[in-house]
This record gives sequence, C-alpha cells and structure tokens, in this order.
Amino acid sequence: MNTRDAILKTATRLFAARGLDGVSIRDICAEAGVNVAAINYHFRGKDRLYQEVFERAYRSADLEQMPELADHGGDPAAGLTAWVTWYVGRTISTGDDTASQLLLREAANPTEALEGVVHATLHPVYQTLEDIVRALLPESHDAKTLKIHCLSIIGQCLVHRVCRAMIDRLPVEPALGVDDRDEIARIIAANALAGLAQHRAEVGP
Amino acid sequence: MNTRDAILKTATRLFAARGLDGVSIRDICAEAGVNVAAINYHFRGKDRLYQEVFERAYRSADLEQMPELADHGGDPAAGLTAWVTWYVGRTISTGDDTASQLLLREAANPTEALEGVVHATLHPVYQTLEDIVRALLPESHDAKTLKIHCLSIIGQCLVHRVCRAMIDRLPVEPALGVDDRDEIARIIAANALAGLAQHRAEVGP
DNA sequence: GGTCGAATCAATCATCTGTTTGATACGCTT
DNA sequence: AAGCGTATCAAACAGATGATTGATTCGACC
Repeated sequence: MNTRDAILKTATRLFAARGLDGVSIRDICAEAGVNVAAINYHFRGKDRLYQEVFERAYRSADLEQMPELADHGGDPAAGLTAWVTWYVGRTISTGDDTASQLLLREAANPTEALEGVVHATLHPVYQTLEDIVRALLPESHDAKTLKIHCLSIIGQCLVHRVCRAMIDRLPVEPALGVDDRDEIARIIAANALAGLAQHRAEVGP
Repeated sequence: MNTRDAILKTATRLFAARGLDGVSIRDICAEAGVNVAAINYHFRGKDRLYQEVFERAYRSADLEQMPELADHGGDPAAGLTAWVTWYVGRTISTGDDTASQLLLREAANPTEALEGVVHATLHPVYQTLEDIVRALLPESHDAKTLKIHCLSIIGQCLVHRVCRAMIDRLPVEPALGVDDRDEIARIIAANALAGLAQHRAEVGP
C-alpha cells in the first residue's frame, strides 16, 4: 500500500481515539508499518500531518444530502424536521465516528486547523439551518434571536454526542443508543417547532 | 504560601488552559515557585495531582443555590425557568471558567476522575432537572421520553460553552456574550415549556 | 540537647519525544 | 549504462518528560 495513505489512515484512527498529544509518530508508524522518517518526508512534521488528517475528515463530509429549505418549497416546518433528522442521524452514528471525535477534541483544544474546517464545512451547515429557522420566525425578528434559536436546535442534537462521556456514566435508565435516533429527532423537531410557533404567537407574523 | 496549595492553584489554572498532556510538572512547579519533587511528594505523581485538581474544581461547585421543584411548590413551569436561568448563568459565566474547561476536556478525553465527578456533582444536577420535567410531562410518559427532554434542555444550555470554539469562528453576526445570558435563558425555557406543553396536548395529562 | 519526622532541594535517572542525517534501493529518462 | 529524482531505511540527535535519589533544613517533642 501507498506509504502516504497508510500513514493517513492509521493517523486518523489514532488521533481520533487518543488526540494529538496522546499519539507519537512512532505509534503511528509502527501500526502503519512504515519508517518514522516517512512522516517528516511526506507531511513535513507531526503537526502538518494532524492538520491534513483533520481537514480530510471533514472534506469527505457528505453535505450533498443535507436537506435545504428549497427542497421543501412552501413548508419550512417540514424542512426543519428533515434537517434535524439528518443532523441527529449524523451525530448519533453507527458508522465512522472519527470526524466528530476529532471535532470534539478541537472544541476542547482548538488548533489552527479548526478555522478552515469551520469555514468550509460547519458554516454551510449552520447557514442552511438558519435559512429554515428564519422562515419560521416573525418577519420582525432580530439576528440575535435567530442565532439563539439555531444554536438551541444544534445543541439539542449535539448533546447526545458531545456529552456522551458524561451521559454514559450517569446512573439513569434507560440508556439511549443509535436505535433511538428517530425518537430523538422527532422530539427535537417538535420542541423547536413548538418554540418557534409560540414565538410567532407572541410577537406576530 | 503552603506548597501543596500553591501547586494545586497553579496546576488547576494550567490544566484547564492546556490540558493534562499540555502541561509538564516542570511548568507547574516553575510558575508555582516550588521544586519539581514536591509534586511527587505531595500528590504521588502527575496523574494523581490532575485527579485532585479535577475533583476539587467540582467539589467546590455551589449546588446549594440550584433551584429545585420544591422551591416552586405548585408551579413546575416556574421551576424550569429558574433552573434554566441558573444553569445558563453558570454555563456562560464571567468568572471562573476552569471547571467547565476541565469538564470539556474530560468529554473529549475521559480519565478515571470523570466517574467520581459525574456521580458526585453532575448526577444530582440532572436529577433535579428530571424532577421538574417529570412534573411537566403527562403521567403516562415513559423514562426514555423524559430523558430525551432533559438532555434537550441541557444541550440548549451547554452548546454555548461546549461549541464556543466553533461558534466564535463562525462568520455570523452578532456574537453572543455574557450580556445575552438572560435572553438565552428566556428562549431556552420558552422552547422547553412549549415543547412539553405540546407533548401534553398530544398525549393527554 | 538530642531525636525524629516532615518538607524542601539540586542533581540524576531512564525513557520518550519530534526531527534530522547519510546511506541505500528503485524506477525512470537519455 | 549513466544520471537523476523519489522513496525508504537504520541510526543518531537534542531536548523534554515523569519520577527518584540522597542530602539538607526546619520545627516539634521528650
């Protein structure tokens, strides 16, 4: 196998599991079966390798199937439900979790690589949500209210991933798992729609 | 000053800012003005020092002023609003942020110390919220629905702290700060109450 | 005044860290 | 076949790391 790809593959797995400081280049090279000098030859150092790993993990994020407002023409409520279902699905995932693990580590310990990922991937996701929520707010809303509502929706989805370490240690039954994704998405969407509806009822269209 | 306390004070600040792996015992001792051997003498090693730091940061958490259901006798809605306001206030804080920083690092990189903190501090907080939310759900609710609703509320509050690194890099105006705490708490409480009310309307009391 | 334990210190230990070096092998073009 | 750039390798480098050692200081107690 290509040496460069072998390093990337192993490094992605190890960085996600143990963090930048938790993995030495000797760990990576041993598992990848390559010489330690290969990292500096192919990536100009450990930090650049990590940067490449982190950005690749999010460059491959499939935003193409993200539901948008336009997909649900006249019905922003349906758009919101679809968006939340999609977002919860990718947050509570059975499959590859490395991307969210890397992002969680960046949240606790930001590196230079975070800036690029936020602009390239996270911002478009947020903007799509904002477009939907805007359509559900009174026309007279201010930008701050809009932002708070969007972050509330995101927070309800992300808590299940971000706080997993704490939730799993909570002696509270039942444990929530991947099988509960639909139920979780349903409640979050209902919460958001009810909150936005009530806001409209108070302020007017 | 007491050597042991000097180490704890400096170690807490540095561990919160840079993490367990980001700080060497020499860093701590240099800033605290003590000898490197003092850490092994007083704490039996770096890991134990970290454990002590993390647990102390949450042992000092003032849960006494946490609003409970009993404080608002017949009005769980008022209890929820009070709880959310309290929780948002401590999440988006002007003052000492070390505890939440340490917890965020634990979320990304759990250590043995997390278990104790969850049981001693986080669990009581969660249970208090659950008592309030339970009173706002139909009597026929199941445990899973209750848990999801509670985590949704927690998620809406925590997102502003946990995702700060990403939110601050989002090119979206306006930036939310400590001055917006009340507005944020108001919207979160309204969201939760509206969601729970709608749930009652659907299912019955 | 002598003894004991706690506390502090400089110095050292063994190991691990990211990086660099110089040599070697391979595939390609001329 | 000669020359050249790419890739790989074992070895070494220089510095940092957590931990330990043995000596020293200090105050309390009998």
